Amino acid sequence: MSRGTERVDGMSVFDPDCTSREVLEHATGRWGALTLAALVNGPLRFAEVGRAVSGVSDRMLSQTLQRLEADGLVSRTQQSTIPPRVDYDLTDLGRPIAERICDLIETIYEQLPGIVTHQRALRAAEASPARDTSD
Amino acid sequence: MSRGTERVDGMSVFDPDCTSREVLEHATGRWGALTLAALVNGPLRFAEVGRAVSGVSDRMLSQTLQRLEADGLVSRTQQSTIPPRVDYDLTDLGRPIAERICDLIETIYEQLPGIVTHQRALRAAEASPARDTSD
DNA sequence: CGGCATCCGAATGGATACTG
DNA sequence: CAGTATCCATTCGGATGCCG
Repeated sequence: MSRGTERVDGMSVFDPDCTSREVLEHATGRWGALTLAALVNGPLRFAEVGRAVSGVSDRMLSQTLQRLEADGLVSRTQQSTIPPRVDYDLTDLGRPIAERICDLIETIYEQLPGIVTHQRALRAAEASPARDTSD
Repeated sequence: MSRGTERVDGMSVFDPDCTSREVLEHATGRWGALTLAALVNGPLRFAEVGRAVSGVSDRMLSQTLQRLEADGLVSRTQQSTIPPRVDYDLTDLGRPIAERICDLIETIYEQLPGIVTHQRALRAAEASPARDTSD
């Protein structure tokens, strides 16, 4: 049991009923991770987050932000002006988590060349299964 | 532009067409993150991964492992004995990524008390909206 | 501008049964 | 044991339209 995610506190992300698993799913969901990553450089308005996380619809962005807000990872500040202005920011709870997401993304960047090479090798192997690629 | 996920290499996880985004989604998908985390302590057999990641069905586990394998993050070693034995392990590509996932999980553990407190405060505020909780 | 409600197709994902 | 195939319910998620 050298390294991993075991905890002596009686909580485990592997437990389907543990809050940590829920939070993990919100933070790593399809849009959750990108949303948190988009906020590390400072607060953004709704539309700005949407532009940063390209591909997300208003609906999904709204849901994602609401969940992150409910978990206390993101704060929502609304100015009831016209037009309205809403700023989203990381909370003290959310910032360290968002930073770990950025670390993960950085690591993926670092491994990306190897991953792409692997994917290409796989496709080549599928195209001509007679000859293997281990040479 | 103090800190974040910008890259000068012309790749961005925020680009829907970038491979890094695809890999991020596989690694942080519903079962992807837990599967990678389950493998950090060493190789596991199919059923062992399933037991570690409690709640996952055979079908989803199989799909998840196949995607991670296709990305080159996980290796699959099959002994064609009877009964068959298949071991899944992190590759050199996958290990650093899995470790960042574990870091993320650790960070969530650390913030969990605050998150739970926040969630409870929210529910209390909803239950009695007349009185606010800012005192 | 910053949402929420509705509709609807697509994808996810569980249960079960079956194979080597 | 380690899957795959089929079926089916649930959810995801985009498009559109409306509201403050």
